[in-house]
Amino acid sequence: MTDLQQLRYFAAVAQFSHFTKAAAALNVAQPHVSREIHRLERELGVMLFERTTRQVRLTPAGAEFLGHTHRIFSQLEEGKARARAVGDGRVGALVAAFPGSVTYSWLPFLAKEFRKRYPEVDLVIKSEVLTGAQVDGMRAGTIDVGLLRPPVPLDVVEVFTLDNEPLIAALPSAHPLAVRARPVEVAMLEREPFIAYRGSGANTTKVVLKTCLDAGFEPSIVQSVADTHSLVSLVAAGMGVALAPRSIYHFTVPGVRYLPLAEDAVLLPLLLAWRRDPERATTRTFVSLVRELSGSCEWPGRNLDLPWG
Amino acid sequence: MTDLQQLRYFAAVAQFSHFTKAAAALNVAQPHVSREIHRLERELGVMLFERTTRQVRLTPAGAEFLGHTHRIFSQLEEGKARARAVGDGRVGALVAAFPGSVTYSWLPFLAKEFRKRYPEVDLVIKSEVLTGAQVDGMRAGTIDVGLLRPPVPLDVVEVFTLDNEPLIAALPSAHPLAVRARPVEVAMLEREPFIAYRGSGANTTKVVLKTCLDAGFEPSIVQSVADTHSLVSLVAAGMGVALAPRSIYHFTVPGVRYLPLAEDAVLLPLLLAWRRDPERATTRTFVSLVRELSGSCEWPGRNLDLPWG
DNA sequence: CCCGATTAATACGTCATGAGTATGGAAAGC
DNA sequence: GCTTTCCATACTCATGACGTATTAATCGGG
Repeated sequence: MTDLQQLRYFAAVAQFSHFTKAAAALNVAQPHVSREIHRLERELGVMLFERTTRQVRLTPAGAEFLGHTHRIFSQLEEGKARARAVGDGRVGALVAAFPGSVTYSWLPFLAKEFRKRYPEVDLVIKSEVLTGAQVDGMRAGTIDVGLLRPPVPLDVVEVFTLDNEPLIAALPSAHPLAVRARPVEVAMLEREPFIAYRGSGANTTKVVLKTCLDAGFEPSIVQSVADTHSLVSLVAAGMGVALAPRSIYHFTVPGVRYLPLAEDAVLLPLLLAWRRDPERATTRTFVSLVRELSGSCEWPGRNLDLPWG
Repeated sequence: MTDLQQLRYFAAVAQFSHFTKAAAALNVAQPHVSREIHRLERELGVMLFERTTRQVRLTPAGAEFLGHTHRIFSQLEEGKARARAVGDGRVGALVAAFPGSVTYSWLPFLAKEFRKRYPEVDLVIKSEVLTGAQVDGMRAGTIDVGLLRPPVPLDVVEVFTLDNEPLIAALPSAHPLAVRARPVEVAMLEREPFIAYRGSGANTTKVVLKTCLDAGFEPSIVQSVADTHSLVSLVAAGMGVALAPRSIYHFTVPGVRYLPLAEDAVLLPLLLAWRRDPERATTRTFVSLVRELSGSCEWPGRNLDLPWG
């Protein structure tokens, strides 16, 4: 059975046209090279070299075979290199999910940085995915990594905290509180109709409810939505008000005004989560890039202060 | 060091997604397969399979590497096949030389038959090559096989007799002997100006001279030529007459008439000759095809009788 | 023309490693 | 909880990869 060693010997003898020199280059004794070349020739049923004691030359069949030999080695080298690259996540595919609230902040920031550093990873972005759908996706293996709001089942995913965001109020521009342009006390929203997220694992809504209850009322939710674009546009349409994480400040839509809350409200964590079990190499790559970037000055968590401070 | 055996094991395990089945298919014990895969993984520094006791699955890195593995094997198989093909002369290159006289008979016949049978051999034809130049070419290695007129040095080439041709006379159409349209007695050409080949190893000319001397005169050669086209066109121009092997009958040129000789003249052998020492595989192919064709009814040596019998 | 130099091939011995058997251990199914 | 399945580990052995010594063949130089 042919093995690569024989091909290495063959390539070396072909290169030097000299058994002794080839043997030296291969760090083996000359007779061994002779024997292996003979073995290869017997296997092929063809002479690969014309040899006299004075000179060695490839036969036409040998020349033909040499080309294939080189291609074999380059395939092997390339295969090793690419397998290693895939193995440590420089090359491959990654499915990342994001909640709607970060569509104009964390999503473009992370996508851009990741692409810059790992251009050979095929990054697939799923946007407007609530925590529940993300956990399901990770369990099913269709999502590798995602940004989401706690709580999450820690047996399925592992997490890293990116930020802790206060809630802000989104009001129709014409609303008296918006015109006032001062921080909003939650209690002032008691009579307002609310727009809120709904869906399995819409964890933001739970925090909104808690905030209102802390302020002494239960909000009346006039409309539920599954994505942030809808939430904001309904507010713009004057249908109601909303409380949402600070990130949505970047949804600049005419007819909507964002205001901070007057009280130190509950902080809503934004987590990076990734699938535990069949952990993809690109996942590790992504996570460690995020860890590294968390020291950067571009980090969205530090640059999202509302303009009035 | 990676060897092909490991890659075979890897491909088999990947194919079956099962170590035990792969081992059975490879006719080796299962633990050996485990060890070799481990060895390969250590060499690459990457896990190739995700394995539990219940299922084995390629990792992304393994999938990447598998593609390269398959390409390696197909390169190897193709290389073996092509080396064998080159080795026994089904594929390759062949330089064949022909004397001018056979340009319209043996040359197209052999070229066509050879191409039909061995389309993958790149046949290079050199035409109008006199014996001397052929022998030089074979000595230098620039010609592999050729048709020529004896004598040849048998230490350099090996030969096979294709045909023994009588000489015929080529006369200007207006010449009295041509008008007569009867076989020509050589002695009748005594006063004629002759056109003849010249050059190292223009062996035909030696036979022409001998024929004339046998008829009792030494021909006066008014013009020497190096190729048959010139010979015939000079005769057509009325510059003289020529004696040449029967094959030239196929040079149909206006103004030239061919006539057989009345006497049983010296027969001029046409030999297939081929280089002895660094014998190319395609040479053997060509020679054995010619040997085989020599039994065929298309064989030019049998179908070149002049029309008057 | 013979001698020494060069280089591939052959003969033979040794040890590393390729491959077998026996066993362990983890996960899944009844 | 027991059995089954299947990959990993431990240990052993024989094959063959490789080394050393030598031969055979060819070429150049005196």
